[in-house]
Amino acid sequence: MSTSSNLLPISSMNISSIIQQNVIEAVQELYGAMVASDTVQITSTRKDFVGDYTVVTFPFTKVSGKKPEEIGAELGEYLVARVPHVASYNVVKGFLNLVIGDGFWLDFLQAIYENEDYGVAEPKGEKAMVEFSSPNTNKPLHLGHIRNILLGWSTYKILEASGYEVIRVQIVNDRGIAICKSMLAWQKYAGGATPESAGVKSDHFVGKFYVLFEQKFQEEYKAWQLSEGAAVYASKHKAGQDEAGFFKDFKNTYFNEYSALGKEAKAMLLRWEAGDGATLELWRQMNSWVYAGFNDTYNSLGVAFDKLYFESETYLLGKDTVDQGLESGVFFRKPDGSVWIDLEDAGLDQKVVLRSDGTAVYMTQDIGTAQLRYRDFGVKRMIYVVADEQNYHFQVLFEIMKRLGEPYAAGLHHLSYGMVDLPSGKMKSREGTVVDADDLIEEVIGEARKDSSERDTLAGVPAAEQEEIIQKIALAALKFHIIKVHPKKRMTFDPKESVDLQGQTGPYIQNAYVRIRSVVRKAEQLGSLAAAADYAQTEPAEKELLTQLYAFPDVIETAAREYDPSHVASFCYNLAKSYHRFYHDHSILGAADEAARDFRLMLSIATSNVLRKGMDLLGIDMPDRM
RNA sequence: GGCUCCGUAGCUUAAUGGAUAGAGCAUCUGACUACGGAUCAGAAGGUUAGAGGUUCGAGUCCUCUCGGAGUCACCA
Repeated sequence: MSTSSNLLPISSMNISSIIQQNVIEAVQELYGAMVASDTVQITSTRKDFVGDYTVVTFPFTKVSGKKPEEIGAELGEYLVARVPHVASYNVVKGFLNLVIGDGFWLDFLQAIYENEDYGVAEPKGEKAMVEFSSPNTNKPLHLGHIRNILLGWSTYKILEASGYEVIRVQIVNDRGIAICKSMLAWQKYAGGATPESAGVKSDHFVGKFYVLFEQKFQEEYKAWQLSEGAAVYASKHKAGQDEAGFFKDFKNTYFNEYSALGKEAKAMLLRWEAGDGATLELWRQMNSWVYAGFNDTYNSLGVAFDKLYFESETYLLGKDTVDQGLESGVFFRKPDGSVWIDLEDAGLDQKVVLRSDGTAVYMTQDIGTAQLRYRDFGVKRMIYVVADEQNYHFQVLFEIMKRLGEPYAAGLHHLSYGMVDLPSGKMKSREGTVVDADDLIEEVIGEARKDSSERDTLAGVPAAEQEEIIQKIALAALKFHIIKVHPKKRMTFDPKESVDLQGQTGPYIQNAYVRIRSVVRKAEQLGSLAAAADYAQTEPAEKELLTQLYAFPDVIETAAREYDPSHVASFCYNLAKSYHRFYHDHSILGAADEAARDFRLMLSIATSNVLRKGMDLLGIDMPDRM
């Protein structure tokens, strides 16, 4: 537990901003020039050089008329004389390396080592919303959803840690032709079967009927191609187009205009829209199966939502806004009655927002949903976690919101992420290469269980607790493997690598934490850590840990600003790596004297807290043993 | 074709415009009488797709070329 009384106000003593401020003053005093704060670059010193922080002096050559080395020496003198924490300096070319005194680091460590919330910023008093997962209700979740969910969840955690009040939402696509296909297939072919009677997880059960519909439809389409279809091909194909190519392109038209199954599915959608009782009942039944299945998957991933929006309730929203926008001239009407917006001066195209028959499109609904969310929660910041295939859609949406003058328009952000490929190539549902979320989770747990049984580290632990630990390890492996990659990058997901437990992995980081827990358990009978205050000679490995711990709040800030959890992932890995090296090279409980032992215990505890907090931001739990 | 994004070691990847491009996997070689070896140390592996440009300084910014992906629906 943290005791707030002995905490220093970490944010107000940020050393690099103190240095920055003093450099600005120094440049003014020494060279009589004002420099903007962003021209003063403070970085942490690279490993091969002596020092903790480095000031780049190249930018001051013009205002001073001096060589970078000279400037470095003059600034160094100034800083050592004026800033209490700066103990010494050295200059290498245009780089001024500053050494921060041990006293500063000891105070810092003293202030944070018991604070389990170190790194978390003060509340900003602002609300943000993160939309993620957002599945369709006709199929179970797959690997792509997992990337989405992990990004959404960690973005929520990171924004929360940076001071926002965050509302987690998903928009559930529970209506439309797709769910009608599943419903129809169930009605025709299931013979009254239920997930219970079939012994199948309920969302997979519904998915099976969606696939079955597609199969039956394909059979019907094939048969048609051999009969009436031939004449249609003869009259409608373009020059140079062969039959296979023609029928591939013609599939949608066939579904809409020729198919008996298509006709039935569309009739069902009409009955749904008309509010037909039996249809609605079937629809509710199918969807409730799917939700039960999704909830199981969300639970095993450890995620939850504050609010669900259903398209069945939002798909008519936005039409009023279009009417108002027509009057104010944001939109215009074409002769056929459809309503458009012209975004060509913003480098985009013209875009339809209302069909000629007056019905809404996807865009209309998204306009209305954003407004609804603002009314519901007053959020000025909305983050949409959606794959990059929808980049254009969100560019258009945000531009429209801006032109409508919505007060939160500047706070809309599309967290766009790349698709997940397999080593064998793209995931394709038609070819059965989609990696199912539940299968994948089960597989990584199986691998972790196998691996764990080969070690005897959990010998004395009760079976139920063992299982819990194994799940933590497995999920850490899977989650870290996905979240460490920059969101924007299209990623190749190798299932073999995702269950790795060594190297740059979640379990590697967990292991650093577990080692610390083990040492602390052994040290608990040793009493207080008061002697640490006498420790004067920090080792390089210790210094490295301290500077990394010191950077934690900045890492959270950067990850929040850039909507990029992978920063936190790299940070955790680097911290764990430094700790493993420190642990290997220096004895903690067997240190030369009491001061060194207490200091190292303190350092270890601080590291374990930051590792746990950092991994928590990624949605990864830490076990106490493994 | 227009627009957008991506291209870093065999593979997976990192790097607010700053120093000798940093890791992991795989390969090879070492380290347990040890606070947990899911660890550590070392070797080898790079013309950052290519060519120009801006800059004191470019993987990063600009232009062009090549390669890959996405999108350009009165679908969602």
